Amino acid sequence: MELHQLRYFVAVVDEENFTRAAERCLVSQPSLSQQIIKLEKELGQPLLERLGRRVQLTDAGRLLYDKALRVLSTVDGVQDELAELSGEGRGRLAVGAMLTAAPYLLPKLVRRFGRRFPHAEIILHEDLTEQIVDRLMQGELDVGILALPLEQRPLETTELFTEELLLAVPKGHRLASKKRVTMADVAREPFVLIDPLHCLGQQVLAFCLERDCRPRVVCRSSQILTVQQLVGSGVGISLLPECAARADRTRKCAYRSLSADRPTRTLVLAWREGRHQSRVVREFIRDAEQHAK
Amino acid sequence: MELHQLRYFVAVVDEENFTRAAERCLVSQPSLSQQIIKLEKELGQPLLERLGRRVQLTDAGRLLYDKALRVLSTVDGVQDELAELSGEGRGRLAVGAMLTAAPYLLPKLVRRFGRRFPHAEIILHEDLTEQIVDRLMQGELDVGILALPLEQRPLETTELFTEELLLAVPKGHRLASKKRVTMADVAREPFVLIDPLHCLGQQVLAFCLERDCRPRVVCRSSQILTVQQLVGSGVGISLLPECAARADRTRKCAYRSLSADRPTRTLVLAWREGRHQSRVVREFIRDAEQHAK
DNA sequence: TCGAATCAATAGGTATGTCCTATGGAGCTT
DNA sequence: AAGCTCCATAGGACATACCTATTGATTCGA
Repeated sequence: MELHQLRYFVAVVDEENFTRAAERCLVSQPSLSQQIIKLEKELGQPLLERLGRRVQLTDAGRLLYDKALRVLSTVDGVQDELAELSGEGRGRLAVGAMLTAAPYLLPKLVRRFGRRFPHAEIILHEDLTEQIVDRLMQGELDVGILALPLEQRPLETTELFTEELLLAVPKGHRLASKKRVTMADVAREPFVLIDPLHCLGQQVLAFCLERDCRPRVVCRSSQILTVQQLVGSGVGISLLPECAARADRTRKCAYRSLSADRPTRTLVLAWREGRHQSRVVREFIRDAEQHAK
Repeated sequence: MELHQLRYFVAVVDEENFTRAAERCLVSQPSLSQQIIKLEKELGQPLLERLGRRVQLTDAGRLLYDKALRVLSTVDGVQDELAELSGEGRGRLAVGAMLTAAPYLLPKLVRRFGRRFPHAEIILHEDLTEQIVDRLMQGELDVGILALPLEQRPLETTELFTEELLLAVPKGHRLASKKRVTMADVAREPFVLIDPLHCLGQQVLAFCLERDCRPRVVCRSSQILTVQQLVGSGVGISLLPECAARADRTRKCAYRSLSADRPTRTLVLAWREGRHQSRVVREFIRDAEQHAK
């Protein structure tokens, strides 16, 4: 019997539903199912009756539920008290992330963090780079997830990782299998551009122009997901970051590296210079440095 | 924060000593140290002052200790109640093992089992095969760890694994590096025999005689460890099971397979035919089947 | 009554984390 | 000063909790 199993169990009872319970616990539904099953096996009897649409406690389940509540509240209580005692409070963390990075980094980081500090309050803010920077300066946000280069502001940064920008083409497109693909090839194709409101859009444009390649922009979109759909349906090709390629579930796009002189973007954590950081913030930064990629 | 961490912590406080606490928890001292350190890190402050010879609680530690006791007793309590409810009692398990297998299998199995069922009572009995069988028949033991073949008695068995009997020679001995080693080679060397009181000794003798090889027995011993020491100091060579070879810490023996027709022994779990098995016994058997090797 | 939708369980693979052994280094004891 | 005792660190093995993808069962709506 483990504490996380008790948490899962209580969540299922409260939500009367495995799927919602899993969301509440920040794990996948199968993971939660597995742990409940394991708990039942260990205790030698079912805790829940699965009645199709809803879920009901068995006698054993009722017994466990009461104790589990008590155990969890004791554990949570002592964590709060200890946090109090060390003078750190329970912890609040406000993270900002630019829109073209947020969906690919935040889920994992927040999940990890939520598990380590179940009582910390996490506030997420997705926005354009400049707004994030503004809020960092105003102290509304503790840290931001941004891309280099950053405008000149008193920010401290730590690098997360550098990723390549890959050429996204429709599956089966001739560029998908061509041996060498250069910016000259790119210039000949219709191009779907991330809106240069986003720093990613600016970076892509800058990269092209530096190489005297003026892409034939047939369409611009402000969301990566939309770009992927457009590329997938043959509207044009585009340049997208690796993390977006990994997360692509459309199955209609192929991704490949350019043959030389590959474009990249570097993601960093940034915070206002000299800002005091509570323990949870420091821990979040440390954790992100190690596990962002 | 995890339950096992709380158990370790409480054990350290009770024993005032990491090493003893580790023994009580059936884990190694470094494992326990690690978990305590991890717990302190997560809570953001030390729980114990290490004062060389003894260990003292910090304020935070005192706070946690009280709560931990409460949490653990609640958890243990509910496990007992649930066991009660399913009508299985808390569980008692009496395991017998023949002397030439016990030290190599029991520690791991008992450790695993002790973790899964911290409240089950485990009784160990090491003895010669026949005594184990007698006690199984009399119902004093729930299961026995024995080797095939078994005398004709109403026993049910399940196979654990088959292991080779390896030739044990002093390090640097010419047989250690000879390409092919046969029973003819063995017959030429002085031989240290496990006392045929043990079924292992009988098996070794039988194996030799079946191949018309009469070993020159210079010495017989009733303990594998002693045999290893004797072989290591050059008294003679011997045939020993793989598990004993793996556990050999003398560093003075070399082990190798015979070139053909290799001798083996097969270890099994055995219990009296038709004997009712409580849940802990069934679980022990299942666990042993999977993790004995 | 059939098709769609919802939901839990299963399968397969990855990675995190706990455990082990071996070793180091600090503080007592003799 | 040498030897003990004891906790921490290092490195590698194994177990297990996690994920995605998929199946199978049930319920709901048409």
